[in-house]
Amino acid sequence: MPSEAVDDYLKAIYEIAGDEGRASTASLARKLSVAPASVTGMLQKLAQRKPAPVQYQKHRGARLSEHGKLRALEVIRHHRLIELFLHRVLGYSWDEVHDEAERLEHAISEQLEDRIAERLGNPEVDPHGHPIPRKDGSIPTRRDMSLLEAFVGSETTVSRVSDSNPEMLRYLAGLGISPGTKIKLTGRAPFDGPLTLEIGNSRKKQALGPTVAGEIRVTPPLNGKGKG
Amino acid sequence: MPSEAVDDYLKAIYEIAGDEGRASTASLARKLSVAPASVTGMLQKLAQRKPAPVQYQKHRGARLSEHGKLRALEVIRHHRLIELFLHRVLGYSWDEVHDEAERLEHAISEQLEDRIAERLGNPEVDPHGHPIPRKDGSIPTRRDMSLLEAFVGSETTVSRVSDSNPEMLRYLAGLGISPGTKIKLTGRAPFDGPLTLEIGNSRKKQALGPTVAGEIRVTPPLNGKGKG
DNA sequence: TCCAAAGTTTAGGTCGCCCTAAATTATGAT
DNA sequence: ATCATAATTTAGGGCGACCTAAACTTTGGA
Ligand SMILES: [Mn+2]
Ligand SMILES: [Mn+2]
Ligand SMILES: [Mn+2]
Ligand SMILES: [Mn+2]
Repeated sequence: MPSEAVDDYLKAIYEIAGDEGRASTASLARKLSVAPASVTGMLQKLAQRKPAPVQYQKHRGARLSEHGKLRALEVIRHHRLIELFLHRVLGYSWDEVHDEAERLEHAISEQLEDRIAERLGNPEVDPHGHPIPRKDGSIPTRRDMSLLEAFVGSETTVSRVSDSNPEMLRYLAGLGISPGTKIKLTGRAPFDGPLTLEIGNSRKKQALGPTVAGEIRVTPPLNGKGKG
Repeated sequence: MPSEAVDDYLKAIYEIAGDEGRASTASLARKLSVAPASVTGMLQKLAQRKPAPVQYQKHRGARLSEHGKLRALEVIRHHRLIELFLHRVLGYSWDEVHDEAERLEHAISEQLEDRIAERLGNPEVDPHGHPIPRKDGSIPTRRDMSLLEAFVGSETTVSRVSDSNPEMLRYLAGLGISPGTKIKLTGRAPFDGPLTLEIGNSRKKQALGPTVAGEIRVTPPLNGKGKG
């Protein structure tokens, strides 16, 4: 079984590059708060394991092998199940779940993973709307787009938000924005200006900066269906 | 914050010697599956920390300091809360909870500890009847005795059972014995022979070997109160 | 084509936690 | 008082995961 450090490397590669792309040494060093030389060393070691979780080419970064990809998804599944469990069962707010899950993801057994999933009804998304990988490594997909790219006038539903910044999560919670919330995009100022929104059933206009809007993903209403 | 290894040493000392006695090098080596020389080395290092969690004297083993005692109790509190949580909320059987708790006890935050305790209604005992230390380090006490020492003819209630052997736990579960179960001791064969019991409301006699009986603790009926 | 930036290599080191083997010393029960 | 046992010391080592500094190589864009 991979160590916590190895799991963190695999997860980082997945988060940076997905299951196809390559993660550069520098990007991994940044994400893991580790020196570049340490990353090079670790990637070389991992690439020589049998089975190797990563493919590594000098100066070209690392790519997950099938093995590595499955392991990364396993850890991410743990993480997101735990986040949802903390939220639903233990009353954690969505800005508190990440740090706790970051440690627990390495400590739970397959059995506990299964019981948590069962207890939650085999959920497909975590509290931030991120998809929870299935046991077989497949991922529930949702076609969505950045709120930044939505058409002015469209009525959308929030599908997910970035969970990397607790402060932003609290801000969004304050605005009443979370997965499932309806948002009508009523205006967009030029030159990367703020968006104007109607949130939920409220008619009140709310301005939202582009930095925040870029971290919100939404699904448009069903194909061509008008309001009624 | 102490490492997992240090916490395991403190817990082991507590389990061997309580908060007063000393744990010998050999006993720690056995319990932790580690070489005696490693134990000596670790105890010396711990005794020099500030604040030192253990007092150490050559050839005389280790004793927990106040600091060390509180830390040991903290970890044990985690362990037992987690055991009960797994049992009550996630449907673990009582022979499955220990191994899972053994890892998780090191990974949960104070916040999670609190939420678990809250969710369980601030319980005083774990699934095996072991007392759960309180946050301040005090321990719910229950006057109980080994089933081996109970009087023949007395009607007792199981207060706790040893949780160190999953197979024994499954055996006891099969007999219908768990904390809270009523047991009437109807006979005791000489020369460390088996006890004869009536378990719960059943009138059926059940023989129980002394090894198992020694791992069961019971509370006698309330002072002098007869059956009715 | 050239060069800065990114990445790598090497050499050396740290820290925590563990190991062995062999020599030595202290303890406590007889 | 003796002596087996328990404990300690010393010297050496290993592993995983990190670090720095400095030299080097590769890459890719201007
Ligand atoms: Mn992690
Ligand atoms: Mn999340
Ligand atoms: Mn442990
Ligand atoms: Mn227990």
